[in-house]
Amino acid sequence: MRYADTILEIIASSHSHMTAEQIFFALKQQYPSVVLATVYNNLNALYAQEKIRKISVAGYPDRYDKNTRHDHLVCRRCGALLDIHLSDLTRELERQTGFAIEGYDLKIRCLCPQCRAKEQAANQAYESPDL
Amino acid sequence: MRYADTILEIIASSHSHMTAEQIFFALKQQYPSVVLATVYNNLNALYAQEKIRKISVAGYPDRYDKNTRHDHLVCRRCGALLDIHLSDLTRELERQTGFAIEGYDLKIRCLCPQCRAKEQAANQAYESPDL
DNA sequence: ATTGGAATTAGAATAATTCTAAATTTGGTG
DNA sequence: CACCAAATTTAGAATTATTCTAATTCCAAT
Repeated sequence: MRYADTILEIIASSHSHMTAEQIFFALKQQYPSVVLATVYNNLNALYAQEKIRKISVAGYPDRYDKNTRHDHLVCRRCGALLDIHLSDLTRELERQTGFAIEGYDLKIRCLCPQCRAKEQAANQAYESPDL
Repeated sequence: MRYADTILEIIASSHSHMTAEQIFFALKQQYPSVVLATVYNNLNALYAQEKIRKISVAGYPDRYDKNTRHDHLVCRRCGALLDIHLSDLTRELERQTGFAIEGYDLKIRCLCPQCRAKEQAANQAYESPDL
């Protein structure tokens, strides 16, 4: 996996949550001949090694993130992901479920600040339309 | 949405977590002329009305579930979903994040009993292979 | 240099889902 | 009841994301 380290760096240094395609374009800056399938190969391998996380939200392509313990806010409206750091639930979940837990994935549905502003504007318009 | 109620019943009475295609085949029993796109239309509408939940796990098609408060165990190996009922985290998440939370989605990664048995068998075989 | 295995490439294939336009159904109104 | 408008369904094409396959290239060890 010649590109694995570069891909890891791209993901680690990104403040957004990149799709395979975005990672592909970033990698292309350095290696113009690289191909999308290679990115998928590498991402799948890195994911299998638990070096990265994969975030699936219905309606959006999978996004990739560093594998540090944190959780995500997902904007209901635009799909944006925001990292948040909550207390670790593993112990409590093991206690409540009785299962050996390998990890968990907590996505909190809310509105990101931008979309909240837009929805409020839309509601205002509805309540007092400019006719 | 002529089929919405029937689809709701199919989902409500299912003990598995059905894909759009499985729901489509179940609906076809009663309405043989129905078409997959209609199922998607209805599922999307029901989801928008928050009458059902949609569960996305990377590598598997979306699955649908009743919209009662519960969480899921996801088998790392076969993708099976199991319902579990944990204490509600909403208040605590709002406290920790300061966001107005509309809901959350907690998926716990583990091995389902069947896959745990298979992995143990595989490990046994590896440690003491029958040569 | 030669070989073998792994990774990459190119591009076809697949799977899931959405889109579009036409046809049908439904509900309300004269 | 007959008609119209709006909403829904249908059929099938289109799109998107991802995986697969086979050929090629790369690299390390002989």
